[in-house]
Amino acid sequence: MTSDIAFDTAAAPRQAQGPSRRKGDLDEAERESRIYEALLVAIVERRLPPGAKLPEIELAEIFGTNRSRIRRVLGRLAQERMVSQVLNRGSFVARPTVEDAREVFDARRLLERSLVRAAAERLGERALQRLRAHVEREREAARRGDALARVRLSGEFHLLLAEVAGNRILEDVLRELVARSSLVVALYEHVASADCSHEEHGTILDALAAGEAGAAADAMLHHLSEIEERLRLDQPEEPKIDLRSLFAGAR
Amino acid sequence: MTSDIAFDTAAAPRQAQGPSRRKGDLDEAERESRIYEALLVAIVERRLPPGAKLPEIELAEIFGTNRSRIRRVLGRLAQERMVSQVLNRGSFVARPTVEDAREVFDARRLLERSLVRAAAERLGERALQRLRAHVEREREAARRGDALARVRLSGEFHLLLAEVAGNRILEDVLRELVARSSLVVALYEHVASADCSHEEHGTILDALAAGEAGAAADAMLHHLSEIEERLRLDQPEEPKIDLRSLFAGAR
DNA sequence: CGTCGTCGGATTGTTACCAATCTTTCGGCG
DNA sequence: CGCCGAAAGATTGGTAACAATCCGACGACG
Repeated sequence: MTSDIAFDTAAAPRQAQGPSRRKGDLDEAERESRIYEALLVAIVERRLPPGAKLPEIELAEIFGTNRSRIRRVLGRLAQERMVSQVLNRGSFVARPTVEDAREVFDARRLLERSLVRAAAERLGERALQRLRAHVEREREAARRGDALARVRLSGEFHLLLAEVAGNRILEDVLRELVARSSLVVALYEHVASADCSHEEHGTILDALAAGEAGAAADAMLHHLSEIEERLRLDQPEEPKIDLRSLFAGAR
Repeated sequence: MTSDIAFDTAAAPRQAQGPSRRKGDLDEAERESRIYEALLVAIVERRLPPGAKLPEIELAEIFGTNRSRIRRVLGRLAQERMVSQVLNRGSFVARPTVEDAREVFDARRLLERSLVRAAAERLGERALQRLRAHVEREREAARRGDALARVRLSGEFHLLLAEVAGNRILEDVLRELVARSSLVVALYEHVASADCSHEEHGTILDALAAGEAGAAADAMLHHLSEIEERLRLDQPEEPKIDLRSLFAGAR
């Protein structure tokens, strides 16, 4: 047996194969993405709260598929830190620690400050209109008290900015961070804070429209810090006595 | 059958279970990580060049395991864009497009500029010494002409800076970007460029040590752009004639 | 009455097998 | 001689059964 791995570079596909699919026959990979998104949306919208168990068989039945596919989807979500997997126990909606929460917001501040500046440079009339329309939809959702839509639109505003910035890699990174933010907010939000700051997006947009990139970046930083400060990240989050290290060397 | 998913939050584990393992019995998850890292290192070090096929059975034999585990590892690498998977054809070491390459470096510039500034704020004596020692090891590798060590150490310098910056999330993001950079360099490097810029890390470090965060950030930007400019990203990369769209409507 | 130990049920993780798809080789034909 | 077509081989993708592990309940004992 040859113990070497094939090096026939020429035989490798140059790129992910093109769209050679017929009209209505959504292929298997597509179906898997649907399941992935359905789960992700359910988590982000808190219909699946942090800590909820995600049994493979039950999910397979719900989505009309088999366990192995569910398993792949859960693995993907686990890699994105949306679910945590425990050996021989299964998958659960993730419960970010306080430290995780801080790092998520730190990361977002660092990332989005620069993304806003990048978006400011590339901002065209088309993009500006999309942003305006989006903020208007946010206002409308707020007016009619649709909390679910507000949360979803609020996240999408940030993603829209990242899209304008024009780097898909960072857009994907931010997508993960926004999703994780939902978990953090779900875990640590003050009950009495549900509806503030719904005009900060408008402030950011105004600064962008005025061509003031620095002001827009500052507004973004302020906005993210506002969200974070509305959380209760100072609680001990559980005594968490480590008996093992406490009795280390005593055996 | 209850179509609802269990909501027993209380039953969920608070965190990934602690290290409750005995001395020498590295568990299954650990073995899987080993395989993952072995593959990743082989790709980064170009022993597995872009486009190389990664047959599941062969890898399973090599690592003394079964196909399903290899399959999981390949899936993880695919999610990180280190390998590309084609339905019914298998997994290949990824071949980033020219556009991918540009976005990788754009993302790194945006990210690392801020990371350097963050590192400057948190820079202690301990971290400074680690950085100095690291750059010294880079110089040594350069002196003895050890190209492999230089490439590895060069990547690790950036990761070390990210570690100093103190955000594990962004550290992980950068780890992926650095790994993808290796693929990009492997694909688009000028043959006659193999050894330049090995003192730019020193420049960055000096600026940091002098407390000049802005200069350090600028040096980082310059450094990354140097690497990118040494690539051939202006080639057509393949005519890529799309016959399908070319003859659309002609059937 | 509380605690520890044991057993049963349920869920996850693994393995082996089969089906589907793609590549390659071989043969025929122009 | 080269090109097209078909069958064989190889590899991947999916399914189902089995093994291992964990949780909860029950009962015994202190």
